[in-house]
Amino acid sequence: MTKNEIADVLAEIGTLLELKGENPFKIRAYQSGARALEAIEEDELATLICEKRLESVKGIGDALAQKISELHNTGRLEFFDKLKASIEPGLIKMLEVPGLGPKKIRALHDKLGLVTLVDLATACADGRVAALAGFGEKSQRKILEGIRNREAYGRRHLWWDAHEIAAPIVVGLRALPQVTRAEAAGSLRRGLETVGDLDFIVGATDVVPVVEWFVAQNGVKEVTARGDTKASVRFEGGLQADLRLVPEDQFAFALHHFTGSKDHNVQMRQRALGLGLSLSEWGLVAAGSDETVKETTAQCGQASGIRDEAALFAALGLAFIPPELREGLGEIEAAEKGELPCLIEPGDLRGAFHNHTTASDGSNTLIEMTAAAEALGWEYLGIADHSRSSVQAKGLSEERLARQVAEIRALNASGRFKTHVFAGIECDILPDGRLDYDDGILASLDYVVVSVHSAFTQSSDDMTARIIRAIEHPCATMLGHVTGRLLLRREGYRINVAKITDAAVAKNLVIELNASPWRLDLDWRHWRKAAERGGVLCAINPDAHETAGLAHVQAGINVARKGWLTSADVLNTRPLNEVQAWLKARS
DNA sequence: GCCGTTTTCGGCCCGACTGTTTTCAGTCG
Repeated sequence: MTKNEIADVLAEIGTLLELKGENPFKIRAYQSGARALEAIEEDELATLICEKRLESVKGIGDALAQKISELHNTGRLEFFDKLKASIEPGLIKMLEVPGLGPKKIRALHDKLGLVTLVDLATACADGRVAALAGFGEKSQRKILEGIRNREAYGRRHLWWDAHEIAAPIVVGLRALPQVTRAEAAGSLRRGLETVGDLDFIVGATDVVPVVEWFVAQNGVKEVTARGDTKASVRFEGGLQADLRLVPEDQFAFALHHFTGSKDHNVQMRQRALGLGLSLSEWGLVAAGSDETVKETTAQCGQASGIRDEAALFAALGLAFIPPELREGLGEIEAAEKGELPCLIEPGDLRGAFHNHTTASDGSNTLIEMTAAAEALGWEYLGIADHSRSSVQAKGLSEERLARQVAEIRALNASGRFKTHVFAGIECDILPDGRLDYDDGILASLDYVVVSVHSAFTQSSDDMTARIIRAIEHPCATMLGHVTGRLLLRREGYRINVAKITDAAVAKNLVIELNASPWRLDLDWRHWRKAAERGGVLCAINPDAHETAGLAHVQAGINVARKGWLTSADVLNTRPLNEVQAWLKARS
């Protein structure tokens, strides 16, 4: 069983134990064990199991190590099978209904004998749920609505889509006269590839006009809560957004708290406790204080002079931790030791390599794409249209490719644009690992991006060998969208990422960070490992199929930052002359 | 079930909100 499959089993065990009413700390142990597993490499897992060192991973103890080993070696776990058999699968689905947690679900099951969502909907319609102790008319109505809207509500959203809704709201909030500060928090601020809902933290002198403005936003379908400190709305498409209004002196604490992640917050609070302090979204107070929390912390916020997150981290003896790193994966330890990386910034990019034009499946011409790159201030733009085997994407024949190369050379010579254009190709890696053109053709290009676009279902060993064969081709310059995943739509093909990155490093080959909002591939969880191995070189490429797509590099920057990458790790932060020299030296 | 500068047991982050209740349990983030 693969690492991610094992992590899924652990997480599911956590859910099942929740429904059983188990000790919440045991449940958390399974959940954090699953996350700890996700953060290690496939190969590393095999080694750890083989050498019986799994327990050295933080969050994995004796019991989890044993279960993980059993799953890894046999693909089965008796404990899990028995647990699963003891719980109606419909009860797990009920957890997706807002307002229903394990306790209420158990009550519904034990007292009304409900086992499926259909049963539950019927019982709501009959009025049986409202008659139950602890439930009422309102709960019943909410449950019924929740079941109906479950699909839209439960869905996550691409970071880019959420960003496009959130960005104008932040701008609008800041423009209100009553607002002193406004930020988007949550997974959006952490730059996570998908976002569950939006959180806006606002410092304001007067809350009513701010709430009024917020609930009147374009696209708001429903106002689900509206109070003095909080308002919630739901947009068309299901995305929920919370507005939280806080006094100015609590802003930093609220922003930090609602930025998360949960794991990061838990660790921060533990750290505070270790220093005799108690941290919450309201402030930082002496631990064990019995006084009214809100008053005390409000005073403390003022007295401590903690006005921003940097001061909050400093109060706990830490360097400022950028939001993207706040995943509870060692950032606090690194901040304590002053070992946080100097992360890449959006302004560091000077161009990108993997973009399409109307020659293959893009919707803008070479001229239009170049003009757009120039408008962004890019020093260079790489064109890498599809190769001949990608028939569905109008892949270029040898003749058409030769014509495009000539066109690009002529454009550069004309001096029409300040932006230099590189002539590349996104060359298919054929099912056996060969490339899609003869060497002579490939050698005539400035660079070659090699990507998999076919035969996705090969075994992990075959796919890994196929990609490594392509990487080792002397003309290959970079590896495109490494796993081929499409977020919320399709899993990536099965590969051994560690083997592939090692092969790339050995060949001085660039690994693409495909910044298309649907891909964000390679995933951030792998980049940190890859960077730690040393020598890996990244290129953040938008894989733009239209001029507007060039802006997607922003999403790629998020992932690079989440992967602890610095600008030195990324080829397209280098100026044109250095990139030209690098490409020349490689050819 | 995990963990350890209170270390092998006894903790484990913390508070708001909602709906149901007359003082609180459950859910959520």
